[in-house]
Amino acid sequence: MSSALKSDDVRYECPVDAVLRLLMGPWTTYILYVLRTQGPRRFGELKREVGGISAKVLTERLRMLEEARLVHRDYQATIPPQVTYSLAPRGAELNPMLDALKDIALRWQSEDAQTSRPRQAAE
Amino acid sequence: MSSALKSDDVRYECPVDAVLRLLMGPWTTYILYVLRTQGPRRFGELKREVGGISAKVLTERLRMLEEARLVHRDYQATIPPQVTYSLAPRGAELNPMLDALKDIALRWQSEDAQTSRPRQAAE
DNA sequence: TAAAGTAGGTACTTAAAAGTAACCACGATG
DNA sequence: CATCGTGGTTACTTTTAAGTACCTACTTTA
Repeated sequence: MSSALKSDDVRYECPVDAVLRLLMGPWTTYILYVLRTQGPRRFGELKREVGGISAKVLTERLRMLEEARLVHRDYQATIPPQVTYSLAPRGAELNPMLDALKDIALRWQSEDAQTSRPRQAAE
Repeated sequence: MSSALKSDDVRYECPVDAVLRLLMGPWTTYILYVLRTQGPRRFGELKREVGGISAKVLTERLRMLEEARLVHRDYQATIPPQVTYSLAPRGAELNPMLDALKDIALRWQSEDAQTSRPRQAAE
């Protein structure tokens, strides 16, 4: 955030902001989307399916989501190691909210396509 | 986002991400919250009630929200000028979603307070 | 006459986030 | 013997966002 943000900053008292902060990053919702729709995935699979994300950022996001208990990390110390990520119960709790958000987003998108882009159909 | 992001980037096809991008910033949800609970507010009032935000960032956020049609800007060219911001219909559409999100956030917060902070009650 | 309030805009600086590239151990494969 | 794939980590660089400070033009107030 900012240098002016202390730990007692008033904004940290807002739990809504705290949850939005988790979903914020460029790739976060895509990771959750893949786990939601494709089921549990290994690190490499996830990286390939999210497409374009670097290992560093994927690791960061997964650690963050794991700490927030939205995803579960299963580490098997085989050789080569096998690490599987899956949606934790808390991650599933977000489903209704994300579905509602998706409905709104789709509706707005189609509304905007009609009003702000008359170049396609007109003429 | 990143230098690798072109205009045809796959992520821009995700409408959920587009909406989350609106709510993301450090202050955005607070601005919407004030407008939601306190009703229409003038620029100066908003700045005072959001507490700590700079005029620059508040302007940025309001322009962004206005462009997304979440808030409505009413400009009266009096002297001094009187600019009033209010929640647009689209802003109100987010209410159920934000309420659901708030429920989840509050629940998680109280759950976390019990498990990860036994220093308060224990001993 | 000088300050304060109105609603911002502009320039500059700083801090955080993201990206890139190289590297690790280990075993199997070619 | 060198490379690939596993699941990352580390160091370095670049980009972006946010913050700070100062400015406008006009009126009212002290």
